[in-house]
Amino acid sequence: MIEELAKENFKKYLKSNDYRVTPERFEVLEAILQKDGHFDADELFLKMKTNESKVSRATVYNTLDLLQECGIISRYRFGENHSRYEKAIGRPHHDHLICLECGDIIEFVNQKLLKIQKDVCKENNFKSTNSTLQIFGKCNKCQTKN
Amino acid sequence: MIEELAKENFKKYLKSNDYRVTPERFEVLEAILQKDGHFDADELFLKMKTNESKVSRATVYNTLDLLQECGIISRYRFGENHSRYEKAIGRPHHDHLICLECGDIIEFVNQKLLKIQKDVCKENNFKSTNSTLQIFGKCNKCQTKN
DNA sequence: CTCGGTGCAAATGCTTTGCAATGTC
DNA sequence: GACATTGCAAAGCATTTGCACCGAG
Repeated sequence: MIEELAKENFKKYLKSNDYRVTPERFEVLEAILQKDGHFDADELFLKMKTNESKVSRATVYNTLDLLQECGIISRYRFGENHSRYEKAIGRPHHDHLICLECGDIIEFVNQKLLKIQKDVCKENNFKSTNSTLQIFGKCNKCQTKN
Repeated sequence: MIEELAKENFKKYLKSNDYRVTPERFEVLEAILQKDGHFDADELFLKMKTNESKVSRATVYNTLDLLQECGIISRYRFGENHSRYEKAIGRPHHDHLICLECGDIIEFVNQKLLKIQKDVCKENNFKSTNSTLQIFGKCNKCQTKN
């Protein structure tokens, strides 16, 4: 089960880096696991608050950093003034088409792309940890709307 | 000459969209044309201020938006809390390797990448206006530093 | 019992906005 | 002249920080 795996991984990550295993951190992770698709920090905080959680905004931000560092979530910047996050565990790498008109985000996977990225890194002697390709434009729906 | 081309393009863009052609907007463009590499809004504003310009921060931001809309500059979000810009006119499309350790940004061009992006857009019936691929990791220098 | 983590509120940093004055069309 | 654009300062928003208290190791 992915949820258990995520919690297990997070615990291991915390311990091996001498971070403390606190209930607040796992409350945040749990809330994320229940979410689908993209979300931002404040959205997550408000959702938790609605669910009676006492976890503060500061802790949500702190935990999002940790979860991103250990690869349980991905952080994106889609040309906005805030970060967006998404579960990364149990999902293959994918990239995004972003509609500038309606804000829709379409995900796609392309193996050739990953191969080329690997080549580019090798050519430049660069050790990649993660990557994001964002294509901005107009989605199918918005093109036919006029 | 690229500078003249940029100014000409900007003027055309403003007129065809019923924006006014103001000296402030061209002061900003001129300051950008003198810059090399990446820069951010405040850096540009301060540079202009040093050069006795009276142009305000608000106008700098406003103008950066317009210049990006008409393709004279590119805007990037390299996982930071602010935008970075770069001249786009007279330069081929390129992408970035970003070192998370020293902050260095390495540019690269790869034609195959662009071809695949085009294919992806076609498959999804998506009309692309621009794109950015960012690969995060550790640069050559930082790998050997230890 | 130590010191990292937490909540809270205040601070920060980038960007946008409100408004009166200015200058383009 | 009309009204978009400007400068300025204040506001806005996402995120971080300072500090006293709490609780994991």
